[in-house]
Amino acid sequence: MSDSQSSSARALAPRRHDEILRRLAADGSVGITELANFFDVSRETIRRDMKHLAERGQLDLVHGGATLFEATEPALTERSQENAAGKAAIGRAAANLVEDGMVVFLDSGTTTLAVAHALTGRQNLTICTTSLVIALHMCRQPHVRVHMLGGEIDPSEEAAVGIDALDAIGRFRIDVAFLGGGALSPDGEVTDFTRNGAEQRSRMAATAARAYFVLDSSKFGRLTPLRIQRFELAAGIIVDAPPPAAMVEALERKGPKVIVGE
Amino acid sequence: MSDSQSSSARALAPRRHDEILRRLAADGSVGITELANFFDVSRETIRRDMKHLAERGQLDLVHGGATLFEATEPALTERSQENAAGKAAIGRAAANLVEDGMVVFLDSGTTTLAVAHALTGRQNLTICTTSLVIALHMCRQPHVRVHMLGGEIDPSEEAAVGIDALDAIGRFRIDVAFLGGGALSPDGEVTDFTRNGAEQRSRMAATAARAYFVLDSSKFGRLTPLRIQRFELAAGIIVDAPPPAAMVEALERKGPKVIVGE
DNA sequence: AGCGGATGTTGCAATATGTGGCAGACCGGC
DNA sequence: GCCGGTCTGCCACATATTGCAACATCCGCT
Repeated sequence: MSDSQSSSARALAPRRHDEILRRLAADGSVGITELANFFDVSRETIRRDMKHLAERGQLDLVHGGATLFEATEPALTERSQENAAGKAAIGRAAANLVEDGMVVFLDSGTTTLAVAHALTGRQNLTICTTSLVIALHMCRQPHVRVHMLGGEIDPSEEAAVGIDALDAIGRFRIDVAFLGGGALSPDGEVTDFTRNGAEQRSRMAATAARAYFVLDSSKFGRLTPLRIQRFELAAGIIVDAPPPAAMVEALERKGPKVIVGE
Repeated sequence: MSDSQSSSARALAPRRHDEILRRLAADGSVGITELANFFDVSRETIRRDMKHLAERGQLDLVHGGATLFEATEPALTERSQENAAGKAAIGRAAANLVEDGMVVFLDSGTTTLAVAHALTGRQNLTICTTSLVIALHMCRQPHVRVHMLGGEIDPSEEAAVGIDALDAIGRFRIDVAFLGGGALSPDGEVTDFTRNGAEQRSRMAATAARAYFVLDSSKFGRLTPLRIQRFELAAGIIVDAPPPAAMVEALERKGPKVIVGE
């Protein structure tokens, strides 16, 4: 009945802790029964292990197991709940486009946060971001380097905007960028709420080797005031459900492909 | 020396030490009972072996055996609990030095985080910081502008370090800066753990109109490797308990005043 | 809303491990 | 041979960890 360890030797507590954290990083969550079976110990023991780790702030206890600790708080948390399943699907699709060793830019926003979560456990990435929450989350991952683009913080986005951030973007060589957006307009353009945001995304679309807009389906057909210049340089947009056919056609005629996650 | 006694020649201590370290390197952990059986010696003997190795810093003792050094350093959330009362006192004293409308720099660290908390509710501040957590907290306050200094994120500090951050410091006109530090040395100098940290703090001490080091009492008399150059340009140090008289004298002779919060 | 199964909690007992003292074995030096 | 030092094992006792069982909750399903 020995698992991977030698016969008659039990796993030491720190070994279990490591394994718990390792699985957490890999999968985002772990189950108690699953671990109890793996280590051949009782569920209480695993529960006690998790309690210790939770007290040290290394994970979040939930019914049946544990999940990664969420550093996020009110404002953003609420928004990130909306269409959480869709955003997770987008995140997975986006993560598939990322290979180990890449330099990845993550824009601010709840959808890009979902991408960050989907990248949990990946090795050797370099992450550039303007989002405080994303920087915080990713810097807690092992083997991930994080560059925070500085600048004035927009409280509603909890991310750096403004001239300093624009400036800093130019200094990086980005393999792949995931950008948010305010809306996908009926005529197949990605648009934004703010001047700064539009400018920032425009630059990223032009600078990165490949850029993708991540847009959940609630943004289809909405109207926001600012066009994102040169958005058509993006390699594609990643969505959680197919947009209306007319929109897809209008968009793909300009260049970007539509990728539907699931 | 090696007179072989019985047919079952026992392993000598150095031989055991080697095997312990070898297994550690291979598996990440070893159990005491397991080794006692393997060498056919008592568990006490193995324990004594491990104790020696632990004193030499070659392994970490844990219940039931030993592991490689714990990868999990105390999380920030845990560190911020240590001496929480003292840090809160420092925070209040620091907040008293801040007037509405000022431009305030907040360094990374748990003590400066306490300062940030003490500034909650203040109006019209402009906050500059390298710390992700402080930026996140302050940008949620109304009537506070936040500038995040960008750069590579040091995961253990969850704050920006490195050339970009150093660079950005120069662009701001700071009214008052609150800086962390690794220790207050016996001869009244503020010292630091890392080269980058020391450099960053040195620059801030020289740049800000007024700079204060915030140091809780656990840091008195400790020794860390790096002097913070020009730390004596700081206006003072803020502590939660009076340091030894000799330290105070040595420090104030160089310039900075000692402020004790309560 | 109710029900069954899975999960969480708590107190307790069994077992494993940690610690310190002590005695004997062994080694080297005189 | 005697002596001091070190290593080792054994013992007794303190502490930590673990599993179990009884009961409280929660979850998913009808």
